[in-house]
Amino acid sequence: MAKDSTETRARLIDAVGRVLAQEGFEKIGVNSVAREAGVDKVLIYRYFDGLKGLVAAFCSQEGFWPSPLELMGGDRDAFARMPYAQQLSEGAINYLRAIRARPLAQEVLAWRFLVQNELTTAFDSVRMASGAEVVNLMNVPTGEHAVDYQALQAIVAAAINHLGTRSGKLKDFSGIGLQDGSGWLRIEAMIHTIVYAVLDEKGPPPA
Amino acid sequence: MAKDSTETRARLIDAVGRVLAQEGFEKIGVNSVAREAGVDKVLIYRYFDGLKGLVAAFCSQEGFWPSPLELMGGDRDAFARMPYAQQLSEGAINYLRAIRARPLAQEVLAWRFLVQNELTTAFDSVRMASGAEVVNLMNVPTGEHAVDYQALQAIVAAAINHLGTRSGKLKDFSGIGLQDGSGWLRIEAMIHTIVYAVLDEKGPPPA
DNA sequence: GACTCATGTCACTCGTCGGTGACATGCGCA
DNA sequence: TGCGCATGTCACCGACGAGTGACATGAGTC
Repeated sequence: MAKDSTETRARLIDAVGRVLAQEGFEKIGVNSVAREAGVDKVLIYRYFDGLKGLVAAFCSQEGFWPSPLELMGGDRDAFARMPYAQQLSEGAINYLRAIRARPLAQEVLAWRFLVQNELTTAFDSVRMASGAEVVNLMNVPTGEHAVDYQALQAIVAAAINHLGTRSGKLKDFSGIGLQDGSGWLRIEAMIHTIVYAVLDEKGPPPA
Repeated sequence: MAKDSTETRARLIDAVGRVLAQEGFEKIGVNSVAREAGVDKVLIYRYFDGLKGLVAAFCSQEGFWPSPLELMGGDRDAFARMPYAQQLSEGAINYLRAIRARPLAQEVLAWRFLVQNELTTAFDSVRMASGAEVVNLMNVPTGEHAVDYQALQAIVAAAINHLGTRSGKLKDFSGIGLQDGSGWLRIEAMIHTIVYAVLDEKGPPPA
């Protein structure tokens, strides 16, 4: 035999994605993944030093998480020049769209929010770094203001985390249908409305 | 023996709460609960028709979920007379406080958001009914308005769900410390700000 | 006393889990 | 040709999960 081991590694990584999509995060284990990959489970230990390493490799795949550039809308310089309200509104909406477009990342993220174990901690660093890079480019107004920017960001981010991570399973939330795009457009419009209303600025019309 | 079976039932229900508090929702099983209760697991099947029934009984305990009255702030008539902005703002804040005050309900709710299985569906009806009762009393403005009330409610509720269900484990969110009360006050104030800013009304000063 | 029945204990099956050691195979190299 | 090593297969272990059937005990009833 002695095939190419890189193919076996790829088969295992792909199998993680299939188990994640079909069975969910909680069903991920050395037995189920190896079975799905058609490969002996001992190779998970040999090539990835256990399930933790395999999941980390899976989540490190190109494009698995939204890139900072994607959250900025594709143009880093343009984002850096935006006023704060526009940065927050568009960044939040881009974040929501990015999560909605990634069902597997939704699943992982949802579990990361709920439990913190050796599996979920494997990819925290990647996620954190990505978010921090965007936040660091935000032109948060300085000086004394009446607006609690951190609190505003926290609420917007929390709402998106909840809606985004559940978007794959959620048909309806608070009377808004989320199966087609129209419901999500209403959510996005309201994010825009909230940000500009709280910051008391006249913004560009919603995209 | 032939003791009183109601005591055994109570021991089992209490054991669910202890396992939930100490080990988390995922560790709840017939073996762990029976061991914690100091009782044979076969009694779970005999008295509650399985784990599902036991968990349903646990979640049906008085005060486990916030009551509609609690979400309304304790005075149903006063709530019914409030303008919509005040209803939404105060109702949302009451909801957040109610969840924060119930670590076990947080745990159950968080799992209900993530997975939908025979365990979590057991108590959906109770939860749904409670929320609907409050929503039905809301004086949503009629006629044509520019404000998408459903979307506003959805975002506020989503943010509270995310922050509330994680409040027990979360030390910090978006730079806001959530261990003492001051961070939560900022969150509550921002909920108030958002609601009144979007609805473009002058509200009472934040409590 | 004899019977019924609820209560509770015990032992067991069967499946899955994470993890490990032994072994077969085949490639590259001396 | 023979050696080392990476690759891959197989069988097994102990632990724990849900669920079930058999049996002991004791209280109330006729």
